[in-house]
Amino acid sequence: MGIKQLMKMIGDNAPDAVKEIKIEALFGRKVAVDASMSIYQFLIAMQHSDGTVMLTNKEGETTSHIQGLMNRTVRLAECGIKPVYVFDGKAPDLKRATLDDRKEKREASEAALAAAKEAGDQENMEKFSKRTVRVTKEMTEDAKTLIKLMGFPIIEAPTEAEAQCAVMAKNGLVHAVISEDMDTLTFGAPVFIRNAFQPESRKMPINEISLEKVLAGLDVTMPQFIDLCILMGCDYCGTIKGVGPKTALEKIQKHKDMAGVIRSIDQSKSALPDPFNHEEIHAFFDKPEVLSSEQIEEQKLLEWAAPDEEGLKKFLIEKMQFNETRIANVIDKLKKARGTSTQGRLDSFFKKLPTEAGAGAKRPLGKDAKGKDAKKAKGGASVPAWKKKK
DNA sequence: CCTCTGCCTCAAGACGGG
DNA sequence: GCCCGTCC
DNA sequence: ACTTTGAGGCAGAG
Repeated sequence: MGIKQLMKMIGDNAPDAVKEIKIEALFGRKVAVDASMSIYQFLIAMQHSDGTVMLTNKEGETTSHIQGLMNRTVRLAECGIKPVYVFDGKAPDLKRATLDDRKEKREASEAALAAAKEAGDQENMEKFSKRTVRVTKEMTEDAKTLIKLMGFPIIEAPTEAEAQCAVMAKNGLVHAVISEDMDTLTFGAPVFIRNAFQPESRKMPINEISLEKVLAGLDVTMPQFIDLCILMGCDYCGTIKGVGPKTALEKIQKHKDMAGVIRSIDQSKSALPDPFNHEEIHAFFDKPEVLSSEQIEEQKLLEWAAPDEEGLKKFLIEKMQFNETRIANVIDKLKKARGTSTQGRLDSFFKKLPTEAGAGAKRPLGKDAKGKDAKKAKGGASVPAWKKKK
């Protein structure tokens, strides 16, 4: 997932692009949170050892993801952060091979589960039921309902959530993107935050990565950075045999773009991946299908509201059987947090600070990088061959 | 020098009481 | 801080 | 996905 080795590449070549921050540093900031993986992670994390989900309502429906998302969102709110949760839309065709591969594995597990049931094999039934965890449509809808009732906006991306998050940050709608996927940078997020949910107690620091400093440290333009990421290994195609991070960076710097890199390759020694729709992939990283700032504004998709107290109670207590006093606490925390964070960042009052992408500022940061747009290469049929050993 | 592979280790949600 | 039970 | 999985670190061969 994301771009292989990119974090190491940045650490080696652009160390000053990575800043260790405390979560408080985001006080008063609007932040796009990539929600694409989180429901799945909550479901996986909150299971019993036999593979059954831990938290359910009286209908026996899973509620683990709601518990997890609620706690996480309260924490953000208490830190004075104004999150907008961004959900995945339909997967881009380019990801077909990756998804086919995952689907194949899941279906194998489902078949094994069915076979175990048939044979009455209790042990294998448990074993394989654990491997068939799925995020249902209803789980995602419930998650969105929860966020909205808590008073936070959600956005449904047309395709990849990281892409939508990145463009929103680039256009100044939010200050930063919280995600674990490194391709958030490839999609152009100027400020990218990793490990945001690691508790203070854990070793792992929260990283704030500046795209501008990444480009400066690597000495590449944005279009070159995109090609570099493709060469290092992304979700949309394979890599060139014998070309790792070092060689990729050198070749991009020396030969300027993917076409130049390919000309420099002796294909009898280093076979290109098949398929290798690098122009189409470049175009997708450069201009992914997203909701535009205008659409977001027109449809009023970015509004932070007070929690819907009655709605939350109805949803969490009646439908999910959450503890009533806990919910009262949650509502209390949300109201308190709203009281302080809506005032915005103190430094925006006391210092003049240009606030590069502060609340409300609608200023594109996409400075440099006026490379020639890759043309669309339409038509390559996706083949799953390269996604073998993930 | 660099890449690739295999082998190893480690953590995985969030919270709070003891 | 860590450990470990609880959340539904 | 904790009776597992996947990511990251490290060492050694090519």
